[in-house]
Amino acid sequence: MFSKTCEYAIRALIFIAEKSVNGRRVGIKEIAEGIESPEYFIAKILQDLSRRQMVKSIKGPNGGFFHDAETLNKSLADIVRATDGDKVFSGCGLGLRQCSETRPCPIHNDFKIIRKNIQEMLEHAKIGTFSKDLAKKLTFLKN
Amino acid sequence: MFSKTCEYAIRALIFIAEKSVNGRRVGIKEIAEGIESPEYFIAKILQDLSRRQMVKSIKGPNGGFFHDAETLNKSLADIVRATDGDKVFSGCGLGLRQCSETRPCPIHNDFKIIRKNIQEMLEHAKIGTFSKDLAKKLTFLKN
DNA sequence: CAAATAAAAGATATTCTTGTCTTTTATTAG
DNA sequence: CTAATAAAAGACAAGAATATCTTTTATTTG
Repeated sequence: MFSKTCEYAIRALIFIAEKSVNGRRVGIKEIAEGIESPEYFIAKILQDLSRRQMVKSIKGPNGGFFHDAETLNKSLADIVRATDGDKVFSGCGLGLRQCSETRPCPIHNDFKIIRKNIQEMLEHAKIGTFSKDLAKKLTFLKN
Repeated sequence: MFSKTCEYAIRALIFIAEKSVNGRRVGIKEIAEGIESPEYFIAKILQDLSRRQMVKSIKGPNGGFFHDAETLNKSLADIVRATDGDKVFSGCGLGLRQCSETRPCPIHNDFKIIRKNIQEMLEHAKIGTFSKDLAKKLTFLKN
């Protein structure tokens, strides 16, 4: 469904949301450990997400990644768009570039519904809303 | 959502279903042209699908690919499983190997529903059911 | 200011997917 | 039986995604 980059991105931003409370910043090592991802790889991903304003970062001692009110309110759909583009939301299930209402592939209508469900779910899910369950260990970000 | 291999596979098997009527066999070139796929690539894919009994094939003059009653009745879900395995139906949205009811990722429950919708849709869609709309040019397999 | 810290940036390596070409095998028609 | 046909099989190539390492820049603390 999503690329590895996107999976790590979502996990990392949710992790940061839980760990970065009252001004605390989270370092790459802690993030990589916390979501069980390759350290250098998630570093690259966060670099990019930071440029795209999906997360905040500060260099130097006591630096690291964190969220503010704005980034906390970003949705998983925003993360998916930032990493994988919008093909998940608008691409054809059979890979046709021109699939549309007027020139549909055989499963166009079924996929339209499914894609809509996926998008609604992801638009509705805000980064900041997962911290409680994580803290209570009702949900998990690594194996 | 699906790999290129899977997209081509679905398009090819649907194409063969439409073209291979009363005993006629469809050749690789015609298939590649008909679904706008790389010729050698779809050849490899069909080779594999043939081994897996998702389509029938015969070598030599007048040979080619075709369906019988059994393969016509295979579902798109069968094709997806044959090419991409079952990660589409059972994998974790965030890539966790161990995501489960007892150790769910943060979006486990939402994804369970979506995956179920996708699977039901694909299980219900049989290869043989798309020919009429294709013939009427109501649906398309290439750009 | 100097040293330490941590992310940013740039370069490189590895693996997997996708795509291509060549040789072999099975089948048919003459 | 021979030649032609078409898929099967095997080998190889290109590209994209994933992963790693090194150098640079910004920031903080002493």
